[in-house]
Amino acid sequence: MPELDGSLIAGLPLFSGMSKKELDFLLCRARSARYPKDLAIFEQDGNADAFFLLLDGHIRVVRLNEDGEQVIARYINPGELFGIAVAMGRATYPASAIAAVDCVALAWPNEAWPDLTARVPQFASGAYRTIGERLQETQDQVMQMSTEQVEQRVAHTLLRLVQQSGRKTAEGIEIDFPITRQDIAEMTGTTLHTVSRLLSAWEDMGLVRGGRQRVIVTDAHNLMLIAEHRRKR
Amino acid sequence: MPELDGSLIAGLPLFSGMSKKELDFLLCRARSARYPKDLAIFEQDGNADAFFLLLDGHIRVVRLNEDGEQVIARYINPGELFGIAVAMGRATYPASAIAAVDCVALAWPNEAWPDLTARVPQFASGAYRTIGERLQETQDQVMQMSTEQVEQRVAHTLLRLVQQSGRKTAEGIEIDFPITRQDIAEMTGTTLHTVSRLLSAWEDMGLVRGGRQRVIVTDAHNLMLIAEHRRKR
DNA sequence: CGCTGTGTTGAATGCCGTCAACGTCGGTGG
DNA sequence: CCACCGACGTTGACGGCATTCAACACAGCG
Repeated sequence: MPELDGSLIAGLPLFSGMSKKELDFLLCRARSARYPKDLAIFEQDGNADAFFLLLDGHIRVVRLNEDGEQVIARYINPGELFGIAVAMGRATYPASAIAAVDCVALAWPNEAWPDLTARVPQFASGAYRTIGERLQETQDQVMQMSTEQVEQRVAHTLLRLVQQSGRKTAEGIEIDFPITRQDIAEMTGTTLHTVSRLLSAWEDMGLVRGGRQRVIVTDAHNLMLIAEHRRKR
Repeated sequence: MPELDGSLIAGLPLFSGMSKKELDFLLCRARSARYPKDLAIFEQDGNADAFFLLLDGHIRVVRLNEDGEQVIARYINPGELFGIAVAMGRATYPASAIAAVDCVALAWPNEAWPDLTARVPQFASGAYRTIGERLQETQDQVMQMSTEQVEQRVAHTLLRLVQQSGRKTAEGIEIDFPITRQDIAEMTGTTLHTVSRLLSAWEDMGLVRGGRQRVIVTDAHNLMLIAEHRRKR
């Protein structure tokens, strides 16, 4: 009998179709941990010695260049794997993972990877599929940065955030974690000034509502028009 | 005895440390094919039914968006895998692969993947490592597009191309396949006009030499200064 | 109550995309 | 052989979008 209960993860897509036995096998090799807001769960270029499954919270994946400039590669949502360097045969993490809010995650030591994948091959294929999706998303991002204006990129990014991490409120869909203008700028390759201007304009148009480290999309439909339409107005 | 000889691939990093038996097992499941210049070996969103190893030539991996704009995700060099959608659990190819010159490649049907990875696990890990490297490279590209000016991006791209696909000549290192200004623009997220202007300027400075669909880097050191230095001159 | 992190807004600069015109190369067919 | 044509490349002029610089406002916190 593992310390962690199978119901923790049984509902997640990654684990669909697994037997109780397999779930227990996975869980009894994992440890659960709580990570307070702003903690670096692991650091870029640090020795990769574990991989993780986010149970609750939101995690910011950040890449830093040699000049100290940083970009946000993605946000991790509950139910997603992260830090799976071992699946790519990497010895170090390619980015840092920062808790955007208080988080709970399962952690497996890398040494468990061969056993886990041998005993539960669906777990391995889930991990590889995750990596494939991230590669695709990252390539989509390159294409967006090549072909779209800043305005469209920011709009697309907001729509993706509310779609992946949105929470319904009375006024619209709110991004479920604190996010600054600077953060959005680092996701879209622009400056916080430009993001602030765009959000202010959209607020005047009634598409979004802002607040300190808060963004609520109140009119996703019209925001999508801005995101798609090449020339607006 | 397979039709294809083990010496074809024995020297490649992907296959280092494999026994003759394992190499033969891999080879006897593959078919070798020749792809003439400009042929699409597979198409974006097409049904992924095979994966490939490039033996000779150069392949352009191209992503197209709904507006018909395209970006070049990467070039594949001899010895590299491509089209390995099956390793990411994908049913379709995320991009098109175009022969930049006449090419020779091995092709395995996707159905062979389970057998191959079961019998030669090092082959699977090589594929997963390849995917990991491409994810990292793509994320590096996002960071470059976020933090660097066009001039630096083009310089970095040229340096990477000559490093990965360069051929020594009397005048410098030449990119070993035909590449247009438009191609370079599609790799860097700019226009052929800007690329042309930059190459002309660099030619005046003695850093590169150009020709129709040809680029020779004659002074990699000073080109690197342009690539690295934030503000040049 | 000051300090730090966050957000807003105006003004000016400049990079680079867009538009336009022309030049050049190489292959093809008469 | 040579004229033609399309693909590729070059260069100038112009303008707009977004960054940069600057100043200020506001919130939360010790």
